[in-house]
Amino acid sequence: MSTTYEYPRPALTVDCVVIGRDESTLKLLLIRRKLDPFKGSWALPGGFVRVGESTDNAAKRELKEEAGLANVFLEQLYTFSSPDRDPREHVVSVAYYALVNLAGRELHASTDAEEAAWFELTKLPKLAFDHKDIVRVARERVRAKVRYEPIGFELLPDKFTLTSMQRLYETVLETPLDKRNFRKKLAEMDFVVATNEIETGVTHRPAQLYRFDEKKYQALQKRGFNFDL
Amino acid sequence: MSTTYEYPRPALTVDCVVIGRDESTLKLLLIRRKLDPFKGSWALPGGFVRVGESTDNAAKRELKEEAGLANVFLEQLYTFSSPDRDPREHVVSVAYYALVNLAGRELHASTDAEEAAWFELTKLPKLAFDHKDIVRVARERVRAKVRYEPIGFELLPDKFTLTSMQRLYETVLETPLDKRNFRKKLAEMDFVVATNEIETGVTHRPAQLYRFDEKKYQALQKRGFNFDL
DNA sequence: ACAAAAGTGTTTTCCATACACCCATGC
DNA sequence: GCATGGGTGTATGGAAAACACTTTTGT
Repeated sequence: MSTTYEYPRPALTVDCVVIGRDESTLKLLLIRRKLDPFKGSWALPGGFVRVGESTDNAAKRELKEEAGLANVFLEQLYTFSSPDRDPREHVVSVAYYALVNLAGRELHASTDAEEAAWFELTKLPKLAFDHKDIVRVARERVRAKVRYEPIGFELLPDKFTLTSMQRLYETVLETPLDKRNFRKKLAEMDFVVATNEIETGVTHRPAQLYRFDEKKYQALQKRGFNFDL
Repeated sequence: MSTTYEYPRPALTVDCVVIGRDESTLKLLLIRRKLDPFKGSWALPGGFVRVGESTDNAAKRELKEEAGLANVFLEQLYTFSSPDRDPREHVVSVAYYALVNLAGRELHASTDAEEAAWFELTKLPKLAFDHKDIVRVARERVRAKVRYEPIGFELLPDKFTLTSMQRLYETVLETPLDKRNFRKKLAEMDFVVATNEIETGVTHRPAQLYRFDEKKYQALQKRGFNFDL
């Protein structure tokens, strides 16, 4: 099987920057390459875009195939197109970033038995291709976006304590936040609602658990409300 | 001449949303298509990405070829990849947006003699492909970005009056602004500097001309300053 | 009783907003 | 002298920031 075109075309791939939160550290999902180029190196999950498939769907498919991940927050990041980013030939890659809550989530065995692992975002190994650049852009994007869109909740479990949320924001923004001011702002956001449950398994006073009410948020959103933290 | 690949590939194009300012209206550069599909329709300037060429360079090349534009602000917008966005086959397009100051700039004849014209952004004709969507995304991007990055200056001449700048912001943001507050903020921005020239050819008191000092801006930028209007 | 984190209000500072009149120029 | 836009300052309100102690629970 092969296909012929009148003019040569760059190859088209997707690459996914999958960011997970575990306790108060952020992690990145990497796949060890089993083929050249960069055989044995760690790389972002991704692969070729098929004809007839949107890049969004290609990214979803690759996440499912390579990491067993589905139904995660996934958004287009940027398209990387330098002709020498792949030593074989000109490969244009549409990069995506995904946010997942790691707590309690097992890293599924990849269907094609590739080796996958989570690395601390601050301690990454050398990466294949220009994946280091892609990760940098993703981190910048998340850092900027977490302040004006409620994407932080994607990294938290359904029910979370306000302190864990604060830790997350401190990690992403790389700055300490004031507890009372942080909670004051959240208290004004009617879509962050207290459940009637409390934290368990801690050796001190257990905290109230909260959840993000997506529907209430959407409703406010339509009335012109803007998330801001 | 033709090229054969083991697997089929989507075609890859770039499309450019070129926004220009003329007086206090925003305009969009469109090209009339002389080939099917959508022969005779208005469409964004753009074309196929060549192997060995980054999409940035492809966008620059198309702007030069189709509209005689060079050295304009150009930034990647988003990648559109729906398999049915082009009726012929699966064509993935990396969209860019450009900002240009129209005053005094002649629309150069396109090298391949295509028909090009500027349309008011608020009165666009029917567009080919999904170009209407691309334009919408570009407008949203510009509207958001103009507030926290100094891209507004790209639409202004080198020397401009504060009133013309205010009109521009009012047009982009689609909201009236207070003259004194607007000027107060600009006065605090040391990179917006008064020249020793004044407006000419007006029938009333001529306004002071200002310019954007890119170098001063870059310097402040590095010291953690953030543009905000 | 003590260790550990949860939870809670007030004061101060600063920035955003609202607002109206005199000035310089061309005709 | 009049029409036209150019240019200027102050007062108010509200949000952001700074800040420390009491409460609850487990051991």
